Amino acid sequence: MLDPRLLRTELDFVVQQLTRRGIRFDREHYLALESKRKAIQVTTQELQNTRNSRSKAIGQAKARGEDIQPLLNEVENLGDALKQAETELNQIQAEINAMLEALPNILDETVPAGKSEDDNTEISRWGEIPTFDFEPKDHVDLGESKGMDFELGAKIASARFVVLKGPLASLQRAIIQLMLNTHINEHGYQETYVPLLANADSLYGTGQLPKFEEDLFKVEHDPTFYLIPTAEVPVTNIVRNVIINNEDMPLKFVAHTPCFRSEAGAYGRDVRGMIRQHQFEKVELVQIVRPEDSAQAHEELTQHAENILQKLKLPYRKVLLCAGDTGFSSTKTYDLEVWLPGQGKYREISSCSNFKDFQARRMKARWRNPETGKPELVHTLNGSGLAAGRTLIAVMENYQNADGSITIPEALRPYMGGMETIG
RNA sequence: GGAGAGGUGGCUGAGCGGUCGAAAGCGGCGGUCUUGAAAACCGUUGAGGGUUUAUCCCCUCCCAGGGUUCGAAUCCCUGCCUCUCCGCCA
Repeated sequence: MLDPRLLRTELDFVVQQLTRRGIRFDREHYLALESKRKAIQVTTQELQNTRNSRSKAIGQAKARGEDIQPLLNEVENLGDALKQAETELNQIQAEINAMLEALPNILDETVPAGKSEDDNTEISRWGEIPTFDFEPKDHVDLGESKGMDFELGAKIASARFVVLKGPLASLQRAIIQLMLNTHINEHGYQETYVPLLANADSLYGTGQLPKFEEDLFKVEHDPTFYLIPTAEVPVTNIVRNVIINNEDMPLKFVAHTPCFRSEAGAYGRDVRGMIRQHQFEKVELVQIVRPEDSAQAHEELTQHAENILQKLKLPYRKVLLCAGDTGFSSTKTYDLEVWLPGQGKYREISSCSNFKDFQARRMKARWRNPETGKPELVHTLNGSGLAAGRTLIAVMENYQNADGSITIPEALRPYMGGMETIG
């Protein structure tokens, strides 16, 4: 959520910034609502003031043993007038709020212009794209004989589910272990275990609700739960409604969870293989930092994700998302794209974003600034470190051999009981 | 699932329906004293919002949402959460 005060004081700036995302803001409508709100709020507060002082007077008169009937007559109609004013105020505020919470975050000034992923800026490349003296297979063909079974996934659940059996299941677990241990032991993150079902408040806090409900799996239950689309939701909400002590900052959390996405609107996209599933494993990095530290933290967090790819010796590139491709809540996002020989292109395997105070405002996540002594909004960041399902694919395709076997990357062998190949 | 108790400021914990945003203690901050520190003493110390250059002033908030009332932390209803006991269970 944007700062309502920013809209009131710097409306031109906000309108212009939203244009970068291709959003036309109805400023006339907004201004009309705002002035209405102001007027109603003032009357409401005046009525409340009258009620408070009159009631106090009644109390005092009663204590002195005086007749309070004249005073009661005075406030006879106050209650109705106040109730009406409060109702109006609530309505107008709800209306303004609905307008505000539908607005995406303001982009960082370094974000390039552009409409789609074709306009993203490549920042760097790492690793050698492998060359094969045979026609490389994709992970579906490679996995067929090794326990990767999409038919079974479809039978048990539906399309976009998979069953892994044997060494491939182990390999995915090894990948997750490598990631967790690296982030915990080398990058200073605290391991967290979190609920996989979250309530509406939590999804509102991180920005999935109310606008993107159709992307989520909703659970029929009272109260309503949603299957988490990413560990970002439960982990970031750790600090919802919290004022963090200065000396506890920054907070760095890592969590491995399954993630669930409805993929509504993705019909026909990536229907083959494990690229786009309703359920996938991911290791997520979350940082809660002081505002002045977030730009630096964003670079570091992205590097932490890159370190995993480097340990696995997987070729990748780092991309700065353009204005049109940057997510709703984010000010700036780096994607890491791993090379997939089966597709002959780079595919997203991590997305690292700086949300600045956008989520913090929704969540009321604050820290006590020692300079002002006041609670102020924190900055939140997160990034995949990495998507484990896609990492499994990348390992399979990049480490494949002519006979269809897969060499296990050295970094993973300690987690595979020393196994060197999957045949 | 059944029975009971309870949710108040950073923490502990008071609070007859009426000067209660809330006693007291602890903690924090400032000061006096001290070579310095401790102790003692004095003062101060919640969050959000409106108006304002700022001060002032005003409004809201005692788990959440409704209700009763001129007036609710206090009474009523609903929900959520915590604790104790019984049952069940991994």
